Amino acid sequence: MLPVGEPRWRRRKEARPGEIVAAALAVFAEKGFAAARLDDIAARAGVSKGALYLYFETKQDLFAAVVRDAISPNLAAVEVAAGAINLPFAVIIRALIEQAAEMMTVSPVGPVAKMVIAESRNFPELARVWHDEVVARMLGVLTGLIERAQAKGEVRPGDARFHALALIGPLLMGVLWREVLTPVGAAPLDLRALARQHVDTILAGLLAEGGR
Amino acid sequence: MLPVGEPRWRRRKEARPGEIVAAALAVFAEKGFAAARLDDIAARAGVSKGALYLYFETKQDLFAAVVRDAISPNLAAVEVAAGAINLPFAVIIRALIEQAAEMMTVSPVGPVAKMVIAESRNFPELARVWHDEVVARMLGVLTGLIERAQAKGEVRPGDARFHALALIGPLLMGVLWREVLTPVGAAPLDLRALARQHVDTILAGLLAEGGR
Amino acid sequence: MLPVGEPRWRRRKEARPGEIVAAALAVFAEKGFAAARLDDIAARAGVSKGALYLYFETKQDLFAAVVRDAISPNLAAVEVAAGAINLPFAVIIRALIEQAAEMMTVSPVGPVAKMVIAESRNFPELARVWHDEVVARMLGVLTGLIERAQAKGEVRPGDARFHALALIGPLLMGVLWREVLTPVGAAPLDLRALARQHVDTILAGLLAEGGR
Amino acid sequence: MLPVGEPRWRRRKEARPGEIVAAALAVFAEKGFAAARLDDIAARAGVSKGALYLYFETKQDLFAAVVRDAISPNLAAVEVAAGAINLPFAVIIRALIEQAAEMMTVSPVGPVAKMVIAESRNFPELARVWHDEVVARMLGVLTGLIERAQAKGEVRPGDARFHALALIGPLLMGVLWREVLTPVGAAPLDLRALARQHVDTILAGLLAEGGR
DNA sequence: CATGAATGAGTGTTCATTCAT
DNA sequence: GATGAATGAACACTCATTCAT
Repeated sequence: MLPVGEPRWRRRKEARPGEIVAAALAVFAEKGFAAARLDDIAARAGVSKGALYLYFETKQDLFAAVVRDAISPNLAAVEVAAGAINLPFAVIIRALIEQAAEMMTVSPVGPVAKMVIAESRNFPELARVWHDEVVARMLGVLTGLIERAQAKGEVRPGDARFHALALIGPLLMGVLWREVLTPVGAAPLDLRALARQHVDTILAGLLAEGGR
Repeated sequence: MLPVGEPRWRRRKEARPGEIVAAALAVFAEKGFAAARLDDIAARAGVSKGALYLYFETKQDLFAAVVRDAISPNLAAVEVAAGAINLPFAVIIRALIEQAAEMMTVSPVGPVAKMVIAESRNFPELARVWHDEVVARMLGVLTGLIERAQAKGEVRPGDARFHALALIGPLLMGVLWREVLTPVGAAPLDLRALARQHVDTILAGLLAEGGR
Repeated sequence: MLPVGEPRWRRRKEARPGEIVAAALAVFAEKGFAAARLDDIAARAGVSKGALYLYFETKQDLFAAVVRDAISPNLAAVEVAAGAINLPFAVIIRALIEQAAEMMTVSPVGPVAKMVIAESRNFPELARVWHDEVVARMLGVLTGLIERAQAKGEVRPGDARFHALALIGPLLMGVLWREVLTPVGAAPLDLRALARQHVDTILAGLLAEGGR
Repeated sequence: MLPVGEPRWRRRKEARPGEIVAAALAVFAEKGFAAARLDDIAARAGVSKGALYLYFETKQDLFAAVVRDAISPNLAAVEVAAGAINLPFAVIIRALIEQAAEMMTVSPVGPVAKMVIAESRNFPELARVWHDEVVARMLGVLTGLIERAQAKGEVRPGDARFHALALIGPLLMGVLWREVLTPVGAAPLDLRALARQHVDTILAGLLAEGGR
């Protein structure tokens, strides 16, 4: 069955977890948690089913690892933007939203978000992680910026959290559009273009008279 | 079993499918499709497991019925708004968004949306139904209004679909917030207040100079 | 595959648990707990594997039911003997030991004892049940008889519990001999004859000079 | 790793099998054969799982080695007693029984017996070994002594094997009591005291009138 | 119509055994 | 010799679906 001389398996302790998580991301994203079969994940990762259990205790643990791995690399971008305090509000926001659109385009944030949404009731812990480590942080940065800008009279008054959701919401909608609707025939969506246009509009609305 | 004097017609028989769908909605919404057990749905509907098969061929059929039932009553509201062509753009939009917020608050749109998102890969048919009967129609109405307003110079130029997504996105985000994050400890969200503030802001941004 | 006209299964809610427990006893006795396969038990009971779970939550529960079922019918015999207080000690003991030998010959006490011994560490609860409901009761009856006889000067002094174990021990040994050694070629053992000879000898030793 | 000045010869190499068998005894005794995990045995022996296979072909082989190792050291004691032919029967028996009680207290006969009982059906070979090398020999010695004593009129007539089982049975019962019942809360048992009292009683019963 | 006992294919998890290093 | 990563067959348990009653 195997090519002659090919080892039945390679000893790759360091690389394995990453490969498995990548395979799991693909299968979970496609099937959802419950419908994903460990057989499929193992096959896609090129290992036996038993090998999964060398690195992850249960299917849930593997799922959690997938979510965590998709989260962490994306935190930096958000945090960085928080530092640039002395730039004008509009400049920071524009950079941040476009960066977010970029990230949502190139990283598997969409599939993971879909999974978190889908499994939030069955695995509240995941939703909690997602909230604490992604949503709350991102929203914290945004509301901080907005409140500071409001204090300076740059931004119209109003609940800062609502403003933040108004900034982000269309991006989320775009991501879900791509995940859910495009595969069933809906027109594709240029997330970056959506972000650019949205930020123009919303800034036009947000910026107080004096802020323009 | 029924109290004497009960209406002659068998209320139960006609009501059964509706009761089952309602029970199924509750269980699907809570567990997701795969993790929902027909035992639980039957128990919640107060019927035997076998009875489910008198009305629905498979679990998927039942799921489809749930989605359809949750969709149809909400279509009217959208259609109505489409007719009011001669009112100013801002007035129509304000009414439409607030109506949508209301609907999202009182009807199970949230749970159903969550399910559609979750199962879109496994049951593309559902996503298609959702797209064709909900999203496309709603978006069609909105883009129509926007394009007409752009033609009149009321609304700033730009891709009408993007504008529509910018209008709706924050509402979707609010709904998902309530479905996913509030249950795990995130601050609750007043969807109507979010809608009101968002519509103010976005209209301020959308309306062209001359349109104000 | 099935004979024409034969129903695929019969509805036998009342009979099933007993049939399953009987099948389980046979398989557990033969293989031990861990090596027993539910497939085999189901096949022997003439039901599907799934049907087992209609009556027993887990393999352990089924095992516990087997032990309990083997225990309860045997309690009566012990209790009865306790009542015959006014007969001479030797008469009671003779009757009791021979009765015990009879019971050990015709009921599955041997296999069950073997199982309890084997699985005592993994399922202490079973050993506890066995102790409380079988051993302690039996020993309580015996020590009570012995102590009363000692008080009357019928039986030589000494720890009553040790005397009781000396009475029972050879029977247990005989049972285990039949379970463990006879199947691998050891000479078969007439448990009743062993009991008769043992009770003669031990009574000769136990009875005090005045008691003979 | 080893302290300087350690003997030149590799102590480990020769000791390994013994260490593994000792670890295996502990784990098998605690869990039973099927539930014992080679991982645990390896860990307890301080070697890798793979190393087990350098010394034993299969789990069964290891199990057999455990049984054999527990058996052999105990054979001597029995054989010795067989030689002391010219002492009175009572003296020999008293010594032999008390020696057996001692052995059962300090050596792992109890756990091993439990295992043999438990696995006799699945590994008849073990039961055979146990029978041939332990039970048959011990019983042979005892029945020889008894028959000789009967011939001399020292011991009452009757099946010598039954007499032997009556001598040993209570000790076996004591051992199993300690293995099975004491761990689940039954009163502890002084095996030596049980042996002393039992031998007094049974000898009183066994010894013919003239033998006293 | 309605029931619920019964089915059996499907899947997560375990663990004795192997073998490249 | 020794390691421990990897395997894969085996098994307990689940649950959508069926059908005699």
